[in-house]
Amino acid sequence: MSVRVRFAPSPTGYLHIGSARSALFNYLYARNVGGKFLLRIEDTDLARSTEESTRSILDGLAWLELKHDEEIVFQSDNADKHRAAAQRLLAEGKAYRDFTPKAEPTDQNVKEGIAERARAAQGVKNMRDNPFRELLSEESDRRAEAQEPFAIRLKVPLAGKTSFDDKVYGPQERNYDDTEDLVLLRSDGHPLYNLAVVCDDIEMAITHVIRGQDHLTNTHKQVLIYEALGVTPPTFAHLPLIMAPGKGKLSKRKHGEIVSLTTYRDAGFVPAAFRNFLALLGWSAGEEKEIYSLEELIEKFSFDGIHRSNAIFNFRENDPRHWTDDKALWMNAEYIRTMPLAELLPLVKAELKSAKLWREEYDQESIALSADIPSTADLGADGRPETVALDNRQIGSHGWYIKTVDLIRSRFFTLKDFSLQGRAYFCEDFDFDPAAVAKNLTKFPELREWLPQLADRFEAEFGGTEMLKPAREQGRDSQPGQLAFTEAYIETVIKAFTEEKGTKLGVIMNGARTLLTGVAVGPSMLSVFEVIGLERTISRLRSQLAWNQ
RNA sequence: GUCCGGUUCGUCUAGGGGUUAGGACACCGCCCUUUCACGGCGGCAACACGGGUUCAAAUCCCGUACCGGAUACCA
Repeated sequence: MSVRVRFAPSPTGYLHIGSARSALFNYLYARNVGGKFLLRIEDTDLARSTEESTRSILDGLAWLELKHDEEIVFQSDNADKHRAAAQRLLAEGKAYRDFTPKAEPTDQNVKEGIAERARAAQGVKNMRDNPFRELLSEESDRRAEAQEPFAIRLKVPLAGKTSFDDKVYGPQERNYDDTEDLVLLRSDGHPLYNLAVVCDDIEMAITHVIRGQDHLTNTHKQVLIYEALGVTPPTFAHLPLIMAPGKGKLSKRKHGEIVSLTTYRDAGFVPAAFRNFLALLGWSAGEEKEIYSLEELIEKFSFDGIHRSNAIFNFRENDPRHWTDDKALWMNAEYIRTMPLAELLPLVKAELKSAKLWREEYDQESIALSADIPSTADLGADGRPETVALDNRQIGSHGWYIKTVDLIRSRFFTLKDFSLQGRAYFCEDFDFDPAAVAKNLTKFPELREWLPQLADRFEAEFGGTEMLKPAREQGRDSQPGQLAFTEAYIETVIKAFTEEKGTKLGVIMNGARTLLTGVAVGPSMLSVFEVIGLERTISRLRSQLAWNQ
């Protein structure tokens, strides 16, 4: 029988990163064994389910590139089937009507109420003493006919135990005594979770149920329902939970947006990077390796590699530098600087577009790229690209935009950096970091004279008719008697200039860096000059903006 | 309370009778360097505790502690 797994979220909010990981593991397993990965939206909680939430779940899965097979199943569409199943169990004497009036919900903390009630009931009551359990069927029918409200409960056998062999946690057993006669159908006719799940999993012919460990005890109840229904239960595999620092529950209420998958999309994460990170939270291939492509994850995935202990999603509140798990951040940076340029470019494009920094002409450059620069994608034995950046020779035939992205990506952590830290490369309207101005400019007042002089020098050495053209259209070859604005020549000119002024190279370079890019950090200054281009270099060196702020 | 599960550096983890207990992130130092990263080298840092079994226990067994999950006419 071919494997069929499902991801079954309830649409009551954003997609939690823990759920996203469940989806990922289901997906990896399905692909690993050539099975199907199905999606079911468990929208039976009418009050809490929203369409918006369903949308966000779908968006999240799409972002992680976890494509599901077959049509999405909406659990609410199957309510009639769930009711029929309950009726059938009732007719077969495997369930009974419970006419006990529904308890008024205590509006306080639900969890606490449950624990409290369980504690109180301890010893005074066993799980099987419901007075309606053995009610004569004639009597039961009569009261039902008289419109008396009732819930349908499963009649859990008196002696014995449920057992199943969890693929992660091993053999599991639970005495029937420890399981109450669970409600299948509410008195308003609404089917409850455990019944709905079992019916749908049967209907969808699910072979492997892979879900969070918080369902471990539900599984015993579900096994009971399978048995009552006369269906062999699927294989179960429960996943360790993802906890907050301190081992508390990772919840939106307490931790906010950090638990939502969309946060990572919006914060400039590369989908493949976050997916890679999630895969390694609670699972390991048993080797000393961190970076896995989706294909590798699929190939290496197995239940044996899944941990039994919960994993902490580590982050420090109120610390922008460590706002989310350090390893996720590191991994994202790793992907940004090493992934094939052809795959990075569309992500950068989306970022620049949303920051209104995108120009259509960049597209012209990107089109031919995919076939043209595979060299960065060559993976070494450890799965990392062997060449980190393109060298000048490789990039020479490509245009300004690609060269710039490749140049600046090496020190970025998120895609956002392309429009934030990288803003000065793409437009004239950028800010000056006061700390950078203080460190690199105002500390050396002479620069206020020198940098405009450097601009003059550039103009004299590199200028001429070419000045009228945008820098990025200049050819690399120099006109007769005129130097091209390229690293080697720029270096010569700057070194001579520095010597004349009797100062250190760093003073000029860093001053120019701040004037040209607004910040104190960035790539080699020679390549920055080249990429910014002669025209913009000259005008920015002459600008008094930074000095006057 | 009861049932179930878990416990290796701060975090993610490898290892499952004999290891100087390995790697990654984070942190610190040095090198590289016009800056910041990257990279290279090095450092800090862990088998929850107590018994047992064994020539030998982080590893197997039993307890304890702590943590987590479940215990709904929620999902």
